Amino acid sequence: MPELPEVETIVREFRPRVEGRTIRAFRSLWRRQVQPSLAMFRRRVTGKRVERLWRRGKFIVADLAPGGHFLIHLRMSGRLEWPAAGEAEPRRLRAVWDFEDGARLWFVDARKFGRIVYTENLAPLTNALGPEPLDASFTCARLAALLAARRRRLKPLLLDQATLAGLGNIYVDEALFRARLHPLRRSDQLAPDEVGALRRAIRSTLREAIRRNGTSLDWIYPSGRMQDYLRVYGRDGAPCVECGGPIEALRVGQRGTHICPRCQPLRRADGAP
DNA sequence: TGAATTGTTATCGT
DNA sequence: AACGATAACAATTC
Repeated sequence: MPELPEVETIVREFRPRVEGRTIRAFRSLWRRQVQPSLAMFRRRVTGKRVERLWRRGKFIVADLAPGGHFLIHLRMSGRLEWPAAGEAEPRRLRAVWDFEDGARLWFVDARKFGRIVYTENLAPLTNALGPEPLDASFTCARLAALLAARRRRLKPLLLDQATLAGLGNIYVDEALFRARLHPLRRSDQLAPDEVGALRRAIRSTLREAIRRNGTSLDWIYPSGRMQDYLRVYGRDGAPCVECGGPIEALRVGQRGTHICPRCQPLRRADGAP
C-alpha cells in the first residue's frame, strides 16, 4: 500500500541505480498493466537512457533521453527489485527492464493492480493531480482554497489524488489525528486555525514517515519503521497517546478509519464553526 | 469466507 | 446541471 513516503523512499533507493543506465529490452509478464500497449511501450523505451528518476504523488516517474517518460504506479502491492547477477526470478514478477550493462530492474506485483505507462507528455498527469503536500507552494492559503471550494467530508477529500497528491489511508488518518480533526468534518467548515493545523499535520506526518523510510505492515513493503510510530492507524482499542482514551475504528467512504473520539470531536468544544 | 487494499469509472441522489 | 456519495471492479492474501 505504498503512499507518498514509501514511494519517496523507493525512488531514493533506486535513483542511483537507474539514472544514467540505458534500456536494452523490456519484458512484461502481465501485459494488461502496460500502457498504452506493450508493443508501444517497448518501442518507445528501448534504447533510451534514464535521465532522472523522481516522484509525483504516488507515481514513480522516469525521464528518458532522448525524450519521453515512463511512469510506474505501485497501487496496492507493486514493488521494485534490483536483483544480483544470476538471481532467480521471483514469483509474481510482472515486468523486467534489462539495461545495457547487464543490470536489471524488476517489477513484482502480487495483485496486478500496478500500472506501467509510457507518455510523451507529462502535463495531463501532472494537471490531473493536486499539489504536492511537501512543496513550498502548498501554503495555508492554497489548502484553504482547496477545502473551501468543496463541501466534502475531510477524509475522502484528502484521499482524492486530484485534490492533494500522495496521501493514502494510513497518512490521512494520522494527519487528521495530529490536526485534531474528525474525518467526517465538512471541508468548507474549518476555521482558519484548523486549516493551519491540518497543513502542519499533513507535512509533519509525511516528513516523519519519510525519515523512517515509510510504514511496513506486511510483506509488500518490508523496510520501513514508521509502523512503530503510528498514533491511530491500526491501533483501535489501544490507548490514545494524547488522552489515554481508546482509539476507535469506523468506516468512512468504505475505508477503514481510526480516530480518537475525544481528541477529534465532530463538533468543536468551543462551538466555533 | 469475507474483509481489506488503490484508483478509476459508472450510477444514484440531491 | 453540477456535485457528492456510493458501488463495482481489477486480483490476491490471510
